[in-house]
Amino acid sequence: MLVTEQVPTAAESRGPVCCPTGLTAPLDRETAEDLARLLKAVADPARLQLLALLKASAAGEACVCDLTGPLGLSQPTVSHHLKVLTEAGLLTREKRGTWAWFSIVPGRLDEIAAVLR
Amino acid sequence: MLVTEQVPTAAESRGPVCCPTGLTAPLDRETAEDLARLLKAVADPARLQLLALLKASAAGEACVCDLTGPLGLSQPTVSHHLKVLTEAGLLTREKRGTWAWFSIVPGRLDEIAAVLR
DNA sequence: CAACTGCATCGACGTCTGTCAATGCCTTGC
DNA sequence: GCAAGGCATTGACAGACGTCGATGCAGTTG
Repeated sequence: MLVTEQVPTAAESRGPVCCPTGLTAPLDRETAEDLARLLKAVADPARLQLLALLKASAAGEACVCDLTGPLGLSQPTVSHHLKVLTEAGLLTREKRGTWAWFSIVPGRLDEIAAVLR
Repeated sequence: MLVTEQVPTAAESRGPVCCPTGLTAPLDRETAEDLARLLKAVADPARLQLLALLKASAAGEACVCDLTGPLGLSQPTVSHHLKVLTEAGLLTREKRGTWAWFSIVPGRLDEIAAVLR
């Protein structure tokens, strides 16, 4: 367990002073931004639907033409979301012939979920 | 404007079949938006830092004046982020005298993390 | 009561983001 | 080769978001 500095409550501290402030952020801004970028990739309804569709598909993969319909979004928009998910390491793209097949990277979602612990 | 045009899947369309799957969205748009709203509350560097600070604090709670310093943000901005986290059910606010004390709602983060499974 | 302090709200501003139509690239089939 | 289809990229635009200064409000202190 991580023992940080004792933070005297305002009730304990003398006078009207609230913050004796030895309090230092255990999570620096840069790291926080990296984590936020990762979470932002998932924090979108369309992308959540895409992940659900891929997870529910029999082979664990699907091409763009199968995903535009259920989402009710245009093809460029779906392509955009798939790119975001891929760049976040959540999906892999494999081009077979004319079609681009996307599949979920196993364990990656759990990695992101683990951040929130 | 919402484009509701039906896009025939590769299975239905002419030519070589791409995906025989009768793939239907298991996650409707409305539910997806609810989940996204929840995740968006956490997908921000400042709010992640706030959660980290609160988790690291001895009593598991802190007042606003203890949080503005480490974050390097103005007081109204920190207040705004705390409001977002509170409305997402991640924090509770308790006013004691002049100060507003925020503390983490136990288990709530795990609930959100569980969504990604 | 008056002055002060901690916090929330408001209004404004620049930036990021989701979306679409149009276009271009690449592969397949004739 | 040429036409057609699948997908990515571009450009544009509206809305959402993060941030701050100014202001307002509720307790506390003198």
